Amino acid sequence: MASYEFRRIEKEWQRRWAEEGTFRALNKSEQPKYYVLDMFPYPSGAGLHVGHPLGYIASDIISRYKRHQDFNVLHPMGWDAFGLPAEQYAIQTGQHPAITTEENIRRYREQMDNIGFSFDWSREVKTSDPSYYRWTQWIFIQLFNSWYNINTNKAEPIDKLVAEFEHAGNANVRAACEENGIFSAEDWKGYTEKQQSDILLNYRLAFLSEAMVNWCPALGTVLANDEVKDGVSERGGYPVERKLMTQWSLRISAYSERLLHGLDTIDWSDSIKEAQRNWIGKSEGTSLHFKLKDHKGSIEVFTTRPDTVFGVSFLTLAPEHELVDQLATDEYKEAVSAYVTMAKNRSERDRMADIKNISGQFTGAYAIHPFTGNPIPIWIGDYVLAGYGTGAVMAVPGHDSRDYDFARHFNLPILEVVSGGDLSVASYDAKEGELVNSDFLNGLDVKSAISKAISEIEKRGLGTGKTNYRLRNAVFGRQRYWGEPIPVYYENGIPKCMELQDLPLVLPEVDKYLPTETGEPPLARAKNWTYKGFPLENTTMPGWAGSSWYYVRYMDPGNEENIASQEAIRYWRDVDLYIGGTEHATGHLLYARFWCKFLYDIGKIPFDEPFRKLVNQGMIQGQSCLIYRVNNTNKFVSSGLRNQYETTPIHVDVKLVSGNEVNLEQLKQWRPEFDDAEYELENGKLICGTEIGKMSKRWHNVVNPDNICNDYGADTLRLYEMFLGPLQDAKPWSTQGIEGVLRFLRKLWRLFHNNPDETFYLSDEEPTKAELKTLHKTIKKATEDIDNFSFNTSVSAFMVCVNELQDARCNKRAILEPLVVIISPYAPHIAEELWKLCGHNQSIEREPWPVFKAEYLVENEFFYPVSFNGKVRFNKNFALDMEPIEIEKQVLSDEQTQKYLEGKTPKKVIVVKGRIINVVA
RNA sequence: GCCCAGGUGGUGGAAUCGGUAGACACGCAGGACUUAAAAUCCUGUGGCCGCAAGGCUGUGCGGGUUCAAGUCCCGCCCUGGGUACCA
Repeated sequence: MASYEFRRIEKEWQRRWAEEGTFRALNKSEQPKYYVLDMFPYPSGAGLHVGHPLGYIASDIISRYKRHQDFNVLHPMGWDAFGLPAEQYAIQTGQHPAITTEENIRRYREQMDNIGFSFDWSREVKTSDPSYYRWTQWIFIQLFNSWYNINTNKAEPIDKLVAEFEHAGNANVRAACEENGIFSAEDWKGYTEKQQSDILLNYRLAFLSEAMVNWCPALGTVLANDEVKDGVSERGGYPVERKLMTQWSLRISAYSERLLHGLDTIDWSDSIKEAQRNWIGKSEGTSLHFKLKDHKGSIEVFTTRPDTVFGVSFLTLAPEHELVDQLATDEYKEAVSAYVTMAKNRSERDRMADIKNISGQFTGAYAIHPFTGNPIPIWIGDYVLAGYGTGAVMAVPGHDSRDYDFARHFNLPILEVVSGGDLSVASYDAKEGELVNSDFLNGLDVKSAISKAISEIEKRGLGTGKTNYRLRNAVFGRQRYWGEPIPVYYENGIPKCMELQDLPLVLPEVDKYLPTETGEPPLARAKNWTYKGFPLENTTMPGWAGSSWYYVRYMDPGNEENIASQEAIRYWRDVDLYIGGTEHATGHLLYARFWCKFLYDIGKIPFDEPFRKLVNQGMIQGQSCLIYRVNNTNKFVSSGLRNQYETTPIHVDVKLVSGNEVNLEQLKQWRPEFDDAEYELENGKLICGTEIGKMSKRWHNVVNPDNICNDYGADTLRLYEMFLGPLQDAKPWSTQGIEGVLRFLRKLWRLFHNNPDETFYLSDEEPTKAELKTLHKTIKKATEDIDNFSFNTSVSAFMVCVNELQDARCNKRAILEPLVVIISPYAPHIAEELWKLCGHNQSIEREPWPVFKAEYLVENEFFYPVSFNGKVRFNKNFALDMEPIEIEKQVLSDEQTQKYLEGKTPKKVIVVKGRIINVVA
């Protein structure tokens, strides 16, 4: 048996691993734990493409490496199984989304098994399984039954709050909540049950409220902010509108500060942390009240630049601001109401597209400047957002570019209060310069002016220092079928949670997966959708509910009493390494952190950050193939000829292309429109153009890993994906180069089969110094590289090693056995097979990682490059322990030195031990 | 606009602390073995000049620091990703 039969070997070992449960992790162990997690996939109908395994291969290498280092490794996989595509498919075909999802999962599993991952499949979870979502519903009920106490800075039971209300009203309560009036204990006791329920909803962490939401008519549902990109839905790209609706939401804003601070304690990339910081959007400033002229009351604004208060030349209110109606004078009433109507009817996308067009309307009313007493005109403008701060701004056109544009457009005064800019050209927004035209602030720099202004504002009772966050509460209800039912029923209109022992609330059967005639969500179609005789909630949870806590469930997936047992949670704790894409930066990764902190608050888990280290793998892009159709004809021309015509590029399936030549016969069979078309070729070939982009069905550029496994083997696929480049970088898929990796594995195989008849043979001879050096420098490099996630360079280190051993004709056990161990995390199948051939009965999986010994790398000589003014001219051997002064002497007396000195006298000689010699002349 | 990455041969990419730029691999060219193919092996391969020895040049562009710069500093340009009237 000579050749490297990867198909046989890989199938055989995949079967053995499954049979022997090689990768099963125990919840009790004397070994230290290591938890390696992949972002679990949504099993889509398209199956895995070669981009998906990239992160899984990296996490698998780490898992296997840690097992070699005697860690008890938890490396699970599961399915984010609720989601829109399966439901859209159900709407079209009537097939239950559970069936579609099941089929897709089976396909994904098969594809993953082909690659030889070391997942512990006994811990598989599926978010759409009632035994799983029972606990998602359980967490929702805990959120409903909790409020956020700012005094203790954590979530607490709502019962405690009710007790406080009964005892002393809400005067002493500091909570993350909606605006509430002050009420006494007597007031509280006098409220009806409905009134009490409404007030408590303002405090609960899962709450029902009427709010502006992102409504997507095409999907028939609301969306969270992170599910809307550029004014259209992230899934499907459908337009999104603003709409006032009663909705379930989660009070993530209560955790803004902790979510922000937690970032400093975790090992994530700067770009993801930065994205989360921006999304949370903390800004510190002050509130300031402007009294109204000829009116009672005042307008409160929020500003981060109280130093510029003397530069205020008008106020701007959001069109939705509550005072807009009252303020408009008779003269302006009509114009104001027309403007407000116009602003409200604009969709999110129109508004964004229209960003450069400045619009606004004067109300006719004036406020009074709190320091100068001057009248300040009050305007409405849609550049002011109702949802942020107070929905009103003090406009300082001199030092805020948006106010500047608005002032320019409506010809309002622009005052300079910070020197340093040229206000005839642009506003001067920088926070440096000296205050001018500003009464008691004159002469101060911006920083001191800010503190002076705040203390003055507070002293005069005009406002207080204040912190705002951009982070909005997360809309939690979806008007869709394929999601977790929200375990809430309505007793006489009052929302109540189901009893915990009655969970799970299982998704009911419906006749169609569409809204009802009256516009109710699909669940309203279910028969007897009631609890204790009362109607149940009709919306379901969003896609991110199940994924916000799945890492906990893996620790103890079968538990029926709890989200996971305390023993399991205390042993496994947080995730040591989390690998996944950057697309979840402000969605999943923020929600999971939020739920983690909440579970921590209620004492369910002993850590408050879920993912200690996060590594983002780059996207593997697809290479699309384009052919060119001459406009208004059925004629296609080869890429090189396309400039002679007006053409339109058409995407064709990458399977029809080899190199850059399109297989015409296959093309004609692929789609009927190509069969009877005319072709103009180059040298008898139809050459296609290429384009790099996302791998997707739509562009016909999807490459299935199954084909690669079949043609080259799983080990080759694994090594090749790692060899492509740094894990974090985006890179287009191309099979150019995959041959080199297969060649490398064959060479490795041949080292063990070096008998004349090419059978297995290893020698027990003592290795030479050179062989030991080769081995140990590879151990060193491979270990350092794995620790740095530099997988591409360790693959090349293996190649160098095998090349050197081949040149040395090395077939010694003492060298080759440790080599197999360090290669095994990357290419586990061939490693297991060689290990077995070496005479071992146990899987290589638990074999200790070889220990690097520096003594084998010690050299006593170094072949120094000798440079003159930085240019290397020749090399010369010197002992490493030779004194620099002696090296200098020998270099200067070398005959070649005279040649390169070109008659100049050397000024000095720099000798860097073991590196370089530089002669300065 | 703002924030974050990044820019190195024909291609993917290497290069600890500033110390021989281009490791490893692909591709290409030439050769060996073979009836042939596959497989395998050997040699060469940044550019320019040269038969060669050798020389010059070279890490997006322009400056600077240094004995020495892909690496550090200043100013630009370009590409990818995120985000956007957040006061």
